[in-house]
Amino acid sequence: MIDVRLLRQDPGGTRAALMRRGDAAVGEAVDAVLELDRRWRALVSETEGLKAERNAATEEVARRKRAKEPADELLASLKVSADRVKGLDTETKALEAELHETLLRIPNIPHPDTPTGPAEANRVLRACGEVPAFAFTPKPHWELGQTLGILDLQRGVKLSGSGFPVFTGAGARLVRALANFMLDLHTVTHGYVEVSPPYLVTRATLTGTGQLPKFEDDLYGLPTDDLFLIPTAEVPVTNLHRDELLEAGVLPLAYVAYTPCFRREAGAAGKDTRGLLRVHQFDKVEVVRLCRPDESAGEHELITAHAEEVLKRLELPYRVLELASGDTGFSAARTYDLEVWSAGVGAWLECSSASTFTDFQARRASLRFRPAPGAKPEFVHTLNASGVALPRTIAALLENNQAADGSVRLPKALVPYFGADRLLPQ
RNA sequence: GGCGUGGUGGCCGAGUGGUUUAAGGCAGCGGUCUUGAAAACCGCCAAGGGGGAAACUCCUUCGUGAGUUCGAAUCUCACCCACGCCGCCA
Repeated sequence: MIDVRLLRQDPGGTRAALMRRGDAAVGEAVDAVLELDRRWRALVSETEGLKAERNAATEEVARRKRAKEPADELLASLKVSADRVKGLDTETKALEAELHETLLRIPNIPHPDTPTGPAEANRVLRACGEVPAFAFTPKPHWELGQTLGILDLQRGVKLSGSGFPVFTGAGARLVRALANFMLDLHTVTHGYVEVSPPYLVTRATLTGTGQLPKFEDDLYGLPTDDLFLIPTAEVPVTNLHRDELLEAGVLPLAYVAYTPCFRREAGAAGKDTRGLLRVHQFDKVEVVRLCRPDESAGEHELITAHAEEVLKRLELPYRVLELASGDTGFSAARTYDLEVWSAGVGAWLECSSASTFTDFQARRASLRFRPAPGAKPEFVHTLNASGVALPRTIAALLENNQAADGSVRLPKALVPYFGADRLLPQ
């Protein structure tokens, strides 16, 4: 949630910054907020003046009662003003609710350094690793997965529909090996605290990180209990300290969680969704950091480096993109995407997104800290990065490391976790 | 699912209609004392919001929402959550 006061102080500049996202509806929402805020403040002033009068008169009644003096004529006039206060209060609350609801649908302000424009304006910051060359035509992972006997897409369809892959045998073991490898890297080497959170969360939790109220259609929901399956561990983990006031000394907080993620991904199937490219359920290791506002720029580089380290150790060629204003997610101010090269599909696949949310999520979730003993509480800054998502990483591992005989070499870092250095056709 | 108990500031905890402008304690901050520290003692110390250049001032908040009342932490109703016991269960 953006700060209403910022909108008040600099409506033109804030509006212009938000318009860089290229969404005309945002401008309308901003205008609506400005108008609602103006009306709300006028109403609050009026109501509060009346309340101050009422409270003073109420105190006078109490004084007279104690002194056993008559207060009947005062009580009669109070009855009238009490009704007016009640009416104004109802009006104020309705306006406040509308203002809040509108504000919740306004995205974060893009960082000034993000390129302006749609996804085409994304900027490649750097590339790392060698794109492999093949003496034969490399196969896509859905073919390799089948010949290796580790990926069963058809039976997944039988169980749950398309987009629910089944990993079997060495495939299931590979999933487990990758998860353990990443968790060990982030906990032991990078110093994150491991969290195993709930996979079902409330509306309040999803509102805290920004998925609700605007993106309910992207989520799997359980209407009976009004709970939702998490689309990412970011949601439960960022909300761990919701409605808390943290001591400055505990920051930065660093958490890592391995969870399944559930996304409806409404839209037609096609070549972008084949195999493991876009699925409704997938596993992901996620790193989350909460820090002081003055640390967040450095923390963003750090969390990105932590995600990159996973790909380096897996010996996967990747590149880092800075997302343009129009491609940056609703809650994020600035995002770096990590894209891994996948030789079989011949494309860069997004396998991590490292974002800083400034105080946008902290404001929604009331994540605060006290900068110094006795000082006013401030909002923390939140950040997260996938470290990393499994399916596309598996696709890249299979496709980049395939041999002509259909076998697949595994990177050294994974061998102790997997227990072998090759996957062999069945 | 049934019955019961409870939800109060950063934390603990008192408080059954009007000096509660929420007692007291812990933590924190400042001071006295001390070579320094500790202890002891004294003082300060909730959050959110409106108005104001500022000093300041006003409003709201005791799980959430509605109600009774001139006035609600306190009374009424609904809901949520936690804990305990019973039932069911990996």
